[in-house]
Amino acid sequence: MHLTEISASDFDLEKTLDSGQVFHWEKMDDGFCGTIGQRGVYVEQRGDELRVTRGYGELAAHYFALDHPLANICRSFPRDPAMEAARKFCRGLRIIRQPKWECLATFICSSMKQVTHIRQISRKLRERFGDARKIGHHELFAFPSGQRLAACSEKELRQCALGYRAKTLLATARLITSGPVDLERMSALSDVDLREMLCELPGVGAKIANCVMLFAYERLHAFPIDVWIERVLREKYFPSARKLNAARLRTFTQEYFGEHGGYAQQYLFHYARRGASKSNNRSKIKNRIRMGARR
DNA sequence: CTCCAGGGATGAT
DNA sequence: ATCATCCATGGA
Repeated sequence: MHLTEISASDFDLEKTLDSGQVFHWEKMDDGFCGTIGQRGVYVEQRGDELRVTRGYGELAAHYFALDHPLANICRSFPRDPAMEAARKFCRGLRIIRQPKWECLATFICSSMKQVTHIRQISRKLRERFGDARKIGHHELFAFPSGQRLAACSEKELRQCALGYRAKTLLATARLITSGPVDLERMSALSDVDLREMLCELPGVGAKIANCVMLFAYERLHAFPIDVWIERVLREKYFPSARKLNAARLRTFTQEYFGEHGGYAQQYLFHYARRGASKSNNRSKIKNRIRMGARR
């Protein structure tokens, strides 16, 4: 396979692909294969260099946001123990520039799902409705267009293990392909208007809207709050708060984590999932419950 | 504000 | 082989 080398300092490919932003990259040889838009791409990291499928250097550099000023972004994080630990652990993790429809559709599928399951849904949608691409002898599939999914029946989508998400994914696919909503044009909207419009789409609430803003619209201030992040916030930032509703958390995160709050969120998220020791929250919580139950 | 359906993989027993 | 657990949205 012929590869192009591009310079990629301050970048960690594996962490970036494993941090819950994208769900379709697979390990292959010494790197990963996946799609960037409609292109099938192989990429591997060698220190400060990336080797990517010949001809796709610029495509990859843009996708992996190698131009984000990561040192400056990390400097803008607040100085507190949790953030420092996450920053150290996630060195080189970048927020990818994803295609808008692919990102929106994938995150609609993600609701109430764990990462491994989201990966399977993404794979099934691609295999059944996406266009095939070859990397060497390995076949993979691009994410299907909105038009393609809009033409599906709800039943067909359900067969991709989508459950009740089939209905909202289908409804949103039809909205974005039949006129009323133009994902590309929405780039021009302010954060507030963009979030509001995304939340109008079936299957999109505050959390998924923020994910799409962060991963597909480059709104680096957007701060998605899922259960992992909420756990971190409660434990590290509000250890003894009694009433802590969504509005209070939202206000806090928007102000405290600064102009690149989305990056801070991604670092805290990845550190919580991958960095904390293996005997982490789950067993601790279970022990606590067990101890409590004895009294 | 609270409660709860929803689907399928995964981990515990 | 069962049983509990993980999870965001939307509607009651």
